[in-house]
Amino acid sequence: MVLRRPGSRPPGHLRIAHRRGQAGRAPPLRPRREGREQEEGLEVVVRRSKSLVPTLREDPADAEALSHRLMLRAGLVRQLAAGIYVYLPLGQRVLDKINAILREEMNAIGGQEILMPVVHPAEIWQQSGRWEGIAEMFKLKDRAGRDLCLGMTHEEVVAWLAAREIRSYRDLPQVWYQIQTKERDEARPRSGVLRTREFLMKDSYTLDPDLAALDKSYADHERAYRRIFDRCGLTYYVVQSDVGMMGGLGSHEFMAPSAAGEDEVAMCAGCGYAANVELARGVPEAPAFPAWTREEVATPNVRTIAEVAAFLAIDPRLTIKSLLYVAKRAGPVFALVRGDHALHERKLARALGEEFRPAHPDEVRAAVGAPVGSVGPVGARVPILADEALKTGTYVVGANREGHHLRGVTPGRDFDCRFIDLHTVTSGEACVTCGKALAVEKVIEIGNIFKLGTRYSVALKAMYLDEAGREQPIVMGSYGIGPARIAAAAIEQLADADGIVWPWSIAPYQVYIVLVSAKDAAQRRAAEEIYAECWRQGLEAVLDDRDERPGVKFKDADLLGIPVRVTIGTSFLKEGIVEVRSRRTRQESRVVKDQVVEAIRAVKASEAPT
RNA sequence: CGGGGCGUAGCGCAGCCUGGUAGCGCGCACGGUUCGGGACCGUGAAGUCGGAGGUUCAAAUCCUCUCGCCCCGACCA
Repeated sequence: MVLRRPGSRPPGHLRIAHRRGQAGRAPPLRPRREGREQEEGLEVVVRRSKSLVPTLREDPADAEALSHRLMLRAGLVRQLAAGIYVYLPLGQRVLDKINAILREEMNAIGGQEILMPVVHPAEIWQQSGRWEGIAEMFKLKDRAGRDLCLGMTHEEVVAWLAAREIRSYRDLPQVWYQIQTKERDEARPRSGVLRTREFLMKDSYTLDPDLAALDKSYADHERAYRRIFDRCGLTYYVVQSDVGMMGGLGSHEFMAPSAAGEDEVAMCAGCGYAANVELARGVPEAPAFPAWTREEVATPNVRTIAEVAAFLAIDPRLTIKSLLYVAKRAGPVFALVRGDHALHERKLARALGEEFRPAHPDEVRAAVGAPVGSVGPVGARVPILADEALKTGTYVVGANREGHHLRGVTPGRDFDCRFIDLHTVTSGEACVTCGKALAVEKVIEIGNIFKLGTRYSVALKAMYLDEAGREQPIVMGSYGIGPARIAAAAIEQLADADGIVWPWSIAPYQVYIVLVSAKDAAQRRAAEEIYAECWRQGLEAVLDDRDERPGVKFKDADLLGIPVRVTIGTSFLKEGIVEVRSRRTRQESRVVKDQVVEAIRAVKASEAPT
């Protein structure tokens, strides 16, 4: 991987990138030759007339999400296949900016950058128990028939490395990180770079002697992540998240609110409670319960909750949805939620502690003797899990007899069940902690932090000797950030009707110089001077020197979202004035040429500090 | 994996129902007029109509299979 650190280089000092670690044949470092060759290199990179910045006038047909459309239109990326993208020069620069921030903040908490392979031997995944059962893993064989896979994450490699290199408590703690490509054969890539099969990830791993030390490493990461996302100009929440079927001791996700998000979080404005909906609990408002006595009612041709409620002329909240699932080991089990609620399958999975699937219609009939539309918990001879919201009240449930329902059923009295949280929280439910109304929002997961514990260290024998000379498993944590998701989330959150609005910190360049008439010698000279001066002053500038009409350049400048636009046109010819304009606020100042850098700095100062 | 949609020039699309010489806009090349918010006129280049098989005198169009892409859902250690 070529590590290019974006930074400010004056003209003539751009673009020397060295490949690391070329097996003893690294070219000798020598002073760079000044002059023509590098001037040309500079021109290729930052002049629109020579650059690969293929902007599109129209929205691409295949792009739905705002960030996807804009990343294509602004010439940041191109799609090679489903969920597989090429990053063009501008997109690559944005990633470089984000990665530079990631490195700074990871280094600040003691992180040591390493680079682990994309191709892994099967053995380490077999040892951790993850070789089988992950549908998203790309697997392959080498020419000798050995099993390999493409790394979807690197816990195994870290544990393998730790097993070899960490021996004593004196070697701990360690924080290792990399910025590396991950490969996951996603069931459904979508929304541009938000969910892809190949993507860059900053993943870090902490090695600690015990849980108390892990807590500190975890807190360090949370602090670093907050700084990273703050610097990238994002709005985000830190929420509790599900540790998943893999176990683990706790985890949080960093979530950027956006309509393009795939996840949902529940937030409480009152006490700050915030959790992924796969975990979030809420107290729904209870309906007024009629004084029913228990009786069977005929409900011919009535199957769904909506039909039941309509047929009996009652509030759907007075019904119970009875869902039969088949657990791998435990077999059939009923899950009950209130009629207006949705069951959250992750919650059920946690309660069951194993995999499950919805029962087939014939299995439903076999278990309770009635078709799907008429099933209910009363008299059913299968274990019953009921949502907590059903602890009180009397309801209408299926009678386990075709075309009939039971009215006046009280969970706990009329059937035995275990009450647990099963329903998907919705906006307006009361916070379990403080009682205020919860808000549910769509979010993009931009980072997560995860207390792993000793699962991988035990499996791969990553042990150390403690002060007493006893062998102990290393306690691990793992922490991820998706740079492309940061870029997409920034676009989603900040773009306006005219295009992208980059935060200063991750913009591919900071200054977009519009040379209104490329044929006018005086304008051109002035634009060139301003451009060179920007680079001398540490401002990364693009010069739009194309022979295009001004409108085309202005439209492109807006679309690309570079924070400051400098226009050299007729005002310069007439009055020696150039215009310096903020992309975000659209405020423009008219200054003489020598004050341009100062005016640009004023725009920067008005942006969010990074 | 279930459901829906779409593959025709670089991009966006029409043509398909009702088979008969492949079109429009943008972009691109050349010439001219323009030149502060995606100009105009003229000329021109560019398409295995996703692929394979079939029906037919004749297939972009009808049939079968197949590949790819998008959207919704499921899944996401």
